[in-house]
This record gives sequence, structure tokens and C-alpha cells, in this order.
Amino acid sequence: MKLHNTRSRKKESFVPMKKGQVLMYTCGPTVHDYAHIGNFRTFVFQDLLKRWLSRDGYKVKHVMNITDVDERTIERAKRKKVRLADVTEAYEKAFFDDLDALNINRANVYPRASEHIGEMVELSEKLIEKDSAFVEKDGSIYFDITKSHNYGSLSGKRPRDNLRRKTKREDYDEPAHFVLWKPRDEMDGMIYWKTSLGEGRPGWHSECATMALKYLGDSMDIHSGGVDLVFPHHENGKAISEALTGKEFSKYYLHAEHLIIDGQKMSKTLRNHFTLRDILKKGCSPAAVRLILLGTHYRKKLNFTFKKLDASEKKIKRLESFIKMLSGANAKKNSKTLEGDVLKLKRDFEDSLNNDLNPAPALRAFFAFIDKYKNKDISQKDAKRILKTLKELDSVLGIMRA
RNA sequence: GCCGAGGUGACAGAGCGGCUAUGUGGCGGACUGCAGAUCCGCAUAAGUGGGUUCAACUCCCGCCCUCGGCUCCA
Repeated sequence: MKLHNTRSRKKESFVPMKKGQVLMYTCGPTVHDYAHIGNFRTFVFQDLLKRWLSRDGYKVKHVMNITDVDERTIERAKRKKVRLADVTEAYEKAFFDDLDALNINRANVYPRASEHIGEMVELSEKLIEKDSAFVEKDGSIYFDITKSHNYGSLSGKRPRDNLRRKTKREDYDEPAHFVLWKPRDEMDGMIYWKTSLGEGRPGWHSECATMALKYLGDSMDIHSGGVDLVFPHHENGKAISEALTGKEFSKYYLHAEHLIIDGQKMSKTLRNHFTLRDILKKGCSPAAVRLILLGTHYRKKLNFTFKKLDASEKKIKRLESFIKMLSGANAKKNSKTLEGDVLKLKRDFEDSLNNDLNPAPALRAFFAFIDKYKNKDISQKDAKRILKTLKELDSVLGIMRA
């Protein structure tokens, strides 16, 4: 199986650290609001990856964090004048409901940032000890990127490149040290923790490094998220972890391109910012949404349109009516071509997904197979064989109703 | 300034060095009391200039154009 590694910018053969086992960490939602359809593009891609690895015989240990302490969650709680937990618990629940709707398999662990404050404090202290971090006058703790020998190697960015751009402005501050710990701030209201570092709260980048270390150990096989996380989030998480352990943070980095709506970037001002709920309210099936999110290769921008949703809906209906038809199959003769077609379907399906999880040829093979048999008289025996095959492949696609 | 993606028929969107992609829409037909669904058939293609080749939409080079990222972000 080949996967595109962001770090090398090449497709590489996938070989996990330990045979038969995959350790995977994916960046989860910030529970300040309902997750939008673009978030789910990434999560569905990761689900496909996980399902494919599982089918390939790997035992996958998957950790996905829940970011429940950050500017946005705090902002939301302040505006609604409720406790932080009231906001984050509600949206976390909504997130899991949405995962179920899209038939996304659960991770093994969903650690919350708020429950790992102690570990993040410890991490900051260790980094100070190692001289990889420093304390500012106001009590902030920054990671010193000049101490990281390969900072920028994941994203391909050299801090110098930004220097030129930034110097055009006044607020230029180089190098781009990033914050590990923020001292208590008036803006945060009552949200802070009393720790050995003083009162404050953690910075976002500490979170993934800390929880990955705790639940997966010093190194993992796959770290994944949306492209926007390549820099700075994953670059920083990598720098933190590697400064601490001296070991490679992750062997592979997989990043999903963004979803756009009608050719435009999703944004609230353009009023094209959709949550999964918004879309399902229009009456389409969750399976059709999943099929759209699945259908475009993860490294290409996915152009989401309602026209496409209609086409997707029709495809799901075609699949469902075919399955219904199978239950009534009672032809006398068995098909002579079926066995060969099943083998070809499986082979095409596997070749396609083994090639950096390319879904298009796999889906094409899947639906072409259905189209070939939907108008044929099928025996009961053949119907069983067909259904078994479709179900087997759907353990990866997840678009059939159970 | 730096890094990256892409230009295929009305639209969306694949694969492939020679063989009809496919879907939506359109057109013609079948079926149906009408509609819908379904089925059969038809049309429309490869930004631009060169190169490699017996053969290029597919490989190589130049040009044009579009788009994305560069410490809020999946």
C-alpha cells in the first residue's frame, strides 16, 4: 500500500513500525460549535484510511483529541454566559451524533485537552529544563524554534521565507516561537488553572504532543489532519515531541485538502458555511453525504455542490434498489460470469485503494458491477454471493444501510 | 518573497502511450392511463507553442491562465 507522506512530499510504501499494528493520531474537533461539512471531509477520509488498514489486517489504535480549551471555546462560553463545560459538552455530544450519522467508526480514545492540563504543564517544565523553551516576562512559556534542528522540515517552510513578508508590517516578530503556556488573562474570565507554572492555560500545540505521547508513546505511525494543520500545528507538535524524546514523532503525515462550496472557500460571510445538520435538513440521506465526501481523492480540493448531492443521492438509491431486488432473486440458472466479475471487482477495488487511497476507480468498479447485474435475472445463490461481496467492500466504504 | 495544486465535452469528474470512462443536464426512443422511476440509443472533449514516438488527452520542455497556503482554521 502506498501513502503520500507530507514530510517527503512523495508517495511511500506504507510499513508500520511494528508489524501488523498501526498507531494513529488524528486532530479532532474544537468543540465550540457544530462541526462543519469541511471538518467531516477530513474525518471521513481518516475513517476510510482506518477501515482500509483494518481490512488489510492491521490492528489500528486510533487516538483523536477533543480540543475543549482554546480561544474559541472560551469566547463562546463568555458570550453565552455559561460555564466552559456547558459549551464543550454540548458540542462534543453533537460531534459524536454527527459521526454516527456519517457512519464514521469510533477512535479508541478521545482524550480531552481539559483533562490533561497537568501533563501539559509537566511537558512545558521539561522543555524548559532541556532549554527548548523559555519563560517570558509575563509568565508565558514559548517553545524556542531555534533550538529545534529541523524546524520546518515537515511543512517545507523556512522561517526566513516569512520574514520578508512580515517585515513589510510593523508587528514582525522573528523567529516564530510559539506559545506552550499562557498566563491567566482577563479576556479568559474565570477560565484558568492553578499550576506550578502559575495561573493560566495551555497553548494549543502542546495538546496533541502531550496526548500522543501519553496514549501512543514516543512515536506513532500516522499523524493526520487537514492541510491547514501542516503549519503551524503539526510542525509545532512535531518539534515539541522530538525535542522531548529525541525520537521521530510520526513516521507518516497524511493531510486532507479542504472542501470548498461551489468553487468558493467556505466562510460565514459568504453564507456558504454549512454544518452537517444544515445539509441533512435539506432532506438528503447521510449516506449520500458520505459518498460525496468519500468520492474525491483526499489530496484534491473537494468541490461540494448541491447538484452533486443530488447525483450522489441517486447513486445511493440505485444501490438500495439493487439490494432490494436481490432479495427477490429467483432465476433458475446461475450466472457464468459472476465469479470472474467478483474477482475483478475486488482486485480493482484493492488496487485503487492501495494507491494512496484513490477512491474514484474503486467506486467506479463498485457501481459498474451493480449496473451490470441490476437488469439480469439472478439466481438465489448468485444473489447471496453478490450481497456478500458488496457487504465486504462496504465494510470499507460504509455507504450501505445495515 | 517563499511553497504548492490545477487547466478534459453544457456542467461535474476519472483512467489510460494506441481500445466508448462515468454521472448530471440535453436530444431521440421503450415502458406507463398521466407523472415519476427504470431501460435503450445519440451528440458534445482535452489552455497554448514546441519536443519524444509508428502513435499523446496521456511522457518531456516553454508560455498563458486559474487557484491555494505562508503562526484563527479540518
